[in-house]
Amino acid sequence: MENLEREFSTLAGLIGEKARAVMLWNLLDGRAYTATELAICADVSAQSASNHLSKLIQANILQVKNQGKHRYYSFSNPEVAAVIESMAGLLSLGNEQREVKRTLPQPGLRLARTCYDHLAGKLGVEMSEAMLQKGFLTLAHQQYEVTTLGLGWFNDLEIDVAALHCQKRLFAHPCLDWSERRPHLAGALGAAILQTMLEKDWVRKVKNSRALLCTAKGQKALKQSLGIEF
Amino acid sequence: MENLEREFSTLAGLIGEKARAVMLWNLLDGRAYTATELAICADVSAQSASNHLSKLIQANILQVKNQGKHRYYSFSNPEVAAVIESMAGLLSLGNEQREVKRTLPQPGLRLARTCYDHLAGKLGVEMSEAMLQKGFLTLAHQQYEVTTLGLGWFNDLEIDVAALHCQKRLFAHPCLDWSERRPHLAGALGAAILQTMLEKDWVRKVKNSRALLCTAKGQKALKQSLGIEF
DNA sequence: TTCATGGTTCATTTCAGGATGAAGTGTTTT
DNA sequence: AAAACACTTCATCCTGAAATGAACCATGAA
Repeated sequence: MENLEREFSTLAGLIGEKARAVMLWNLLDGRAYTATELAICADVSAQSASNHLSKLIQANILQVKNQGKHRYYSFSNPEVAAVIESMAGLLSLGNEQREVKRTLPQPGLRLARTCYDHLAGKLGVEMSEAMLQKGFLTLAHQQYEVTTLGLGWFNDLEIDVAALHCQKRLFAHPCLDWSERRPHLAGALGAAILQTMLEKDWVRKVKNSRALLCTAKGQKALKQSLGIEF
Repeated sequence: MENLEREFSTLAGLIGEKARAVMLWNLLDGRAYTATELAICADVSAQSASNHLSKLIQANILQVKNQGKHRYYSFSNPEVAAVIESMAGLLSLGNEQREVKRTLPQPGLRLARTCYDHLAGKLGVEMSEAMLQKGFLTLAHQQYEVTTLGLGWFNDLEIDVAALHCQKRLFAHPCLDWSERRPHLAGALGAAILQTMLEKDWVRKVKNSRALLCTAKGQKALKQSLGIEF
């Protein structure tokens, strides 16, 4: 038992160091970053960053991919992102009292953002709920499933549901949103939806942020296909 | 945005210090501990512990209750416990390769344990799944609901579902189990079930551990009421 | 080949944050 | 009242982990 306890505390320590925490936070947008990029956003020297990153790699929190002279770092799996994201939930909790008074920082983030590789925030939650309500998805045993009706809808979006099912990662599971406190669609299907929406220019990534903005085209499309006013 | 980032990194740092991480880990059993008890299990002096604890209080991670000359520390809310528990999920991930070889530490913990105030481990997961399958519960929108059929079942156990609904805390939501990687029942209802099972002597707490053992009486009752072999 | 760039490694130094000791507060016991 | 206990506070010390500087290794471009 002390074994688990020790492993836990070292893991927590690994995540808990300032520079490393900032790096992990920035990686939440699902992109892979080079070592220097992460060094810059954590405000440490390249050597320092390299040191931190190697520790995170060793703990299997991150993975690296070599590409020419660049090394791209990213989460080793979506579970890590989910944990980091869930920790953020404690933040807003602590501020609950003040929450009424001051407007929350980064309203953009609350409205729509990427959570690792899928959509989160108000938009993500509302889309997920609309898809359930319209009968495109069902939720059972902590897993979303696509209905026959839904298959047609996804087909219209040129999303190949069958192919997504074959991936080794989880197909479609709920992910708890820290800003909305409600679940939204994650997993392979969630990632595919975000990708499609970016390709169709329904949403655009905001420079250096996880925030997304919904284009006029996107608003129209969402209104039409899911009945969402955004 | 840097605001959130900074808040996150300080929070992560708060959780990530060795002594504090061990304290939080130990608090996972849902009990409230005195400062000295926590000092002992984290293997630090009383002053040190006091210092750590006050930081955790300030961050709203823990709460204290004065009781005579003792001060009892516990999580300020179930969400904190859920986050700590979810971090443990990354541990087993890292060990996945080795997992096949060595037998896992603490098989007891995997079989049945407390997760803050409810049941987790194989027993917790199997009970939750059986209750869904028997039609006592349904899962929708990341929330369990008790069916009419289920109302009778809970009534037989002398669990007052209506009263639980009135509590301010979440009624019944899924909590991801790090050892089983499947969801189990948490929230007010989950807490009530564990309490009842302890009172009826279906399960007993193991000394100084989050592990639970299932009594012969409990095995018989579970077999009868939910069809679970344990 | 040479140079520039992106990245890592290692040996050394520095310092933030935890540990410690002494003193102080409040509570219970006798 | 006094003593014992549970705990906190403060001022100081100390250490382990991060930062730094100097090489070093690849890759790619000139």
